[in-house]
Amino acid sequence: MPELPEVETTLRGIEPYLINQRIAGLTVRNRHLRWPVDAQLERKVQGQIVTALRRRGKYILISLEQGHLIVHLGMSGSIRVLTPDIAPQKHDHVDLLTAAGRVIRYRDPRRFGAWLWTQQNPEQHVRITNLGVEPLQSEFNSEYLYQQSRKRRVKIKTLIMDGSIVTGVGNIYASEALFRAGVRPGRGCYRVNFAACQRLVDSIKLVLDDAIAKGGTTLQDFTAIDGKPGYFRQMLLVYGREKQTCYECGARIRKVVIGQRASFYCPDCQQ
DNA sequence: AGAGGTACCTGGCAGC
DNA sequence: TGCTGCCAGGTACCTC
Repeated sequence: MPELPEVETTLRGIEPYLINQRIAGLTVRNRHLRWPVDAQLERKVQGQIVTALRRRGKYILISLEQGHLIVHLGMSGSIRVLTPDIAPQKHDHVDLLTAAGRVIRYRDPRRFGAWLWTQQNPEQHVRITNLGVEPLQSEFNSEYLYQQSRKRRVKIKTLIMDGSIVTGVGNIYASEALFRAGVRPGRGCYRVNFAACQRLVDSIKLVLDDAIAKGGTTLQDFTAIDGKPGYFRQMLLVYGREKQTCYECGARIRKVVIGQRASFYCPDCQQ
């Protein structure tokens, strides 16, 4: 479900309910997420004030007076803001209760997500240190992508989805950005020239910005913190459109598998 | 060191 | 209707 725009949408949604708020309590109903949830987490966050929230890649960093929560939504995670009278459902694994009487409720059916805890600077945490550059920052630019692409022998779609190169470009937006840049996903990254790297960088930023502005993409079960879906889905030009006609040229959209992930492209618009 | 495959887990859907 | 198999937005970790 969540790629960078969905994570950003979630972060912006929960921030007003958490920033400068005191944590009245934490409830963990299922500790078996991607990594076991710290057995002492409830005690560690209890009574603390949230001092900052930010995003790094697809991780949400929630800073408290002492220590930091590192939250990841995995493939199927979502967070909503509710009131305590609403009963948790089957896959609602974690609740953060604020002193103001809000429940920040984490749902994750597949449990690929994470709730990690660190006392150190979260930027130094092993899950964060190895992340590549932020795609929406100026450090991600055509020179950077071009240089990285010269060092590797993978397909270009695999390169832009490699979180140690650039973090946050997931499967949907990778296909979408490659279409807008006119680059085939299966092209060897070392064969993508500088001009195409430039277009690709621009397309990635454009697509992510646009998706954030529309509240993310909802395919099956992504909801914003109010439970409403995102509206980027109608903006998808190739993802999930196998055998349908290209909006640009009318050719049939093709599906190929790259790195075990479905990839969509227009054989005429993309070389 | 880099590339590619596997694993984690549940639910939805197509096909029979 | 019910079963089976496949697929899904991510990414860490294994082997070669």
